[in-house]
Order: sequence, then structure tokens, then C-alpha cells
Amino acid sequence: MRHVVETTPLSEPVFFVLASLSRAPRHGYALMKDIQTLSEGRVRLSTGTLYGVLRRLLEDQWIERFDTGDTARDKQSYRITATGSEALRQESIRLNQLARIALPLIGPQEA
Amino acid sequence: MRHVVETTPLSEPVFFVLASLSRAPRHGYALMKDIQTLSEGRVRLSTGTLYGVLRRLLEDQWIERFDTGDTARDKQSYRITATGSEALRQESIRLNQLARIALPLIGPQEA
DNA sequence: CGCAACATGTCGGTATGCGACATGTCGTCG
DNA sequence: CGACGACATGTCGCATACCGACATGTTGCG
Repeated sequence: MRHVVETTPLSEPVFFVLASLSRAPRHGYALMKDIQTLSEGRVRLSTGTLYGVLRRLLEDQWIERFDTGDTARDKQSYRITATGSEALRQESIRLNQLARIALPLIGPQEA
Repeated sequence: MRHVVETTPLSEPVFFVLASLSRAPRHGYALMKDIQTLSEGRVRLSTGTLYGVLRRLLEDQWIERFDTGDTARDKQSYRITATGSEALRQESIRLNQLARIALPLIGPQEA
């Protein structure tokens, strides 16, 4: 019997952290910046939110720390794990379901 | 200058309640059933969640009670308001943004 | 008669978002 | 040199929300 992955919706902060790390590994501050860009300015995480999310994602091993051999700043970074990628993939499916459900409700206008 | 609508993400329960009422007015129990159908079995709201959501939506006037002249059962129902519709429309836009962001991250497979 | 589905609600534990606060470094401009 | 803004990481506490468990009553059917 198939083990269906626990699919509680991801919060917006969690989604964006995973999405950003899925593009490239980054440290916390860089995440804040990239998420602003990625969301076209809509989402700005406070540090309270960000570091709380990072702690939980580390605990669940959806992301991991790693050491870029880089100079000084930017040495410690976070990277998404296979588990995290899978969660993001599941979320993407859910998001598409919701978008599909929502579309007909908003009338014809809106691209 | 434009007053940009406060656009905190809707939770999944809130989204589905609005989406369901957007198709037709319903009472609480009918909502639970319709949301199961609408979500293709994925979402099952507990009564604790449902009635909490309904109370808040009423307070914010995103939905309202009204009396169908109907017989006995099913008289009291909830109906979405213009404010609620607008919120749902905003959410739909957000959802499409997220879906668009998530899609390229999950690889080519997946319809 | 009894049971399942219908129908509505409360309560409490737990988690989370997030603003405010705290701390320190680096680079640059006057 | 001094100061300031961006870089960088974190904690604390409040408010809110989800949701399982519990409580209650009704309707219809076998």
C-alpha cells in the first residue's frame, strides 16, 4: 500500500524559502532579498518569520547548512534537500489545483 | 493614489469556503460536503475549523446569513458578499502567481 | 428501536506569523 | 575619524488559526 505523503499546505513563507533555495543555495539575508524579487515585490519576510522558518526546515531536514569554500561573507549557506524538493513539488501540484479551481470563479477578465 | 487591498494569503479552509459559496449559497454542513467534492477529496474540514472560519468570515462581512424561504431544513444559509468575492478574486491572482513560480521548479513532468 | 447521516457548535492544545528588539560587521562618504 | 546604511543573524512574546475531541439534537429508514 502506498504511503501518501502528508500534504498539509505550505505557508507562503515556507513556500518561498523552498522556492528560492530551489533556484540556488543562499544564506538568510540573501533569501530575504531573493524572495522579494521572486515574488515581484509582494512578499517581504521579517527576520522573525525567516529564522523561525529556517529553524523548522532544518529540523525537518527539508534544507541543510553547508559550507561553500567561499571567502569570508557568504560562507554558510542553506541548500534544499531531496525531501524539501519533494515537498515543494507536492505543493506545486496543490497550488495548481487551487489555481484551476479559482480561475472560473473570477470571471473572464484577468490574464 | 491607489489603495492597494490588504492581501494576506487566505488559508486553505477560508479559500474553499469562499470558493464553494461562490458557486452557490449553502449552510455549514453542505459546505463540508461540497468542499470535499470541489477539492477532489483532498480537503476535509473538521467542524472546529469550519465554524471558526464561518464566524470570522461573518465578522469581516465576507459572507452573510440569509433566509431561503425554503422548507424546514436548509433554511438558514450563507452567501458570499461583494467584499468576499473581491477577496477571492485577489486570492486567485496570488494563487496563479505562486503556481507560475512553482511550475518551472518541479521539472518538465507533471501536467 | 436503533443507527447513520444531517446539522451546529465549543474548547483547548499546538503551531506559526511577525513586529520589535538586540547585536555586530563592512564599506564608504564627508 | 565618525557616522550611517546595508549586510547578517538572531530572540521574544503576542495574537491568531487550525483542528481533534467532545457535546447535542434531529430526521429518516430498515
